[in-house]
Amino acid sequence: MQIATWNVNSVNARLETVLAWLRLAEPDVVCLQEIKCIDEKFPAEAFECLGYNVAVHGQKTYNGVALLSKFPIEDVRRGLPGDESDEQARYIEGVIASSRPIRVGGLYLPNGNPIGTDKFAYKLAWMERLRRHAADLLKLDEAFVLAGDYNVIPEPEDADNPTGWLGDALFQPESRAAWRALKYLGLTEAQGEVGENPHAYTFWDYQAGAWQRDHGIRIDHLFCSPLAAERLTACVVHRDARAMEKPSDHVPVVATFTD
DNA sequence: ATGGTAGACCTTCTA
Repeated sequence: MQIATWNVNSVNARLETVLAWLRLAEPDVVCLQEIKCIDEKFPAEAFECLGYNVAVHGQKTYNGVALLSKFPIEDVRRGLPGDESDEQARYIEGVIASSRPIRVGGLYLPNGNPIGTDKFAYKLAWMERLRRHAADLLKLDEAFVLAGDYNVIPEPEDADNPTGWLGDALFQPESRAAWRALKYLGLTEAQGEVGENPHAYTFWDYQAGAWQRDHGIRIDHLFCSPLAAERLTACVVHRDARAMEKPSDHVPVVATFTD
């Protein structure tokens, strides 16, 4: 069972790129972020043609997340619990009904820039809601994965030029502490646990030749519950996807679990 | 200190 996460930066602008990668990598489950469209404009048929079931939580212009799965998707939840007034589409969860079911939450954590604004406060509040939700899921004692664009650089080693990110919401002590608080619930980060370079970058800005200069950061992560971590056998960052035609600024990260 | 690029969409916002 291969579970991928990928911020595609508009699923419609990126459709041919995304389809080409899916044909190549053939993951069983994909968490997509920044689809940047409402549900009705999501190109579901194109993914169904590749054998995927689709669950979407879309939004006009910004954000938007989706789940693709070669197995049925059950018990779908749209939106992160904890704030009924939150209208941003950044979380979708479902149970993947394979031979050994696994719950998958796909998330697009708020960027939070610039710091000192309501956007940064929203980021931290969202992270606390995510921590609480993960704590609730742990009580169910089941295999689950929380995968997505966390918009957090956990450690200096996760950036080519960490000092350049000191004033950025992605590298603030508060952001990093909230990320660790999530981890310290007892979750295992897939990358680095099973062979992959633990600090391999997952994002390179479109600007200033960041990709050509390898000015990357590691901000896309998969957190595993204890029962999922027991089944984890591999985690691969698909760096090559950044060199594709019309690339996203993020690349897919794929974790493999025993069936 | 600034600008560089990309996407949605209508003019500026987000990243």
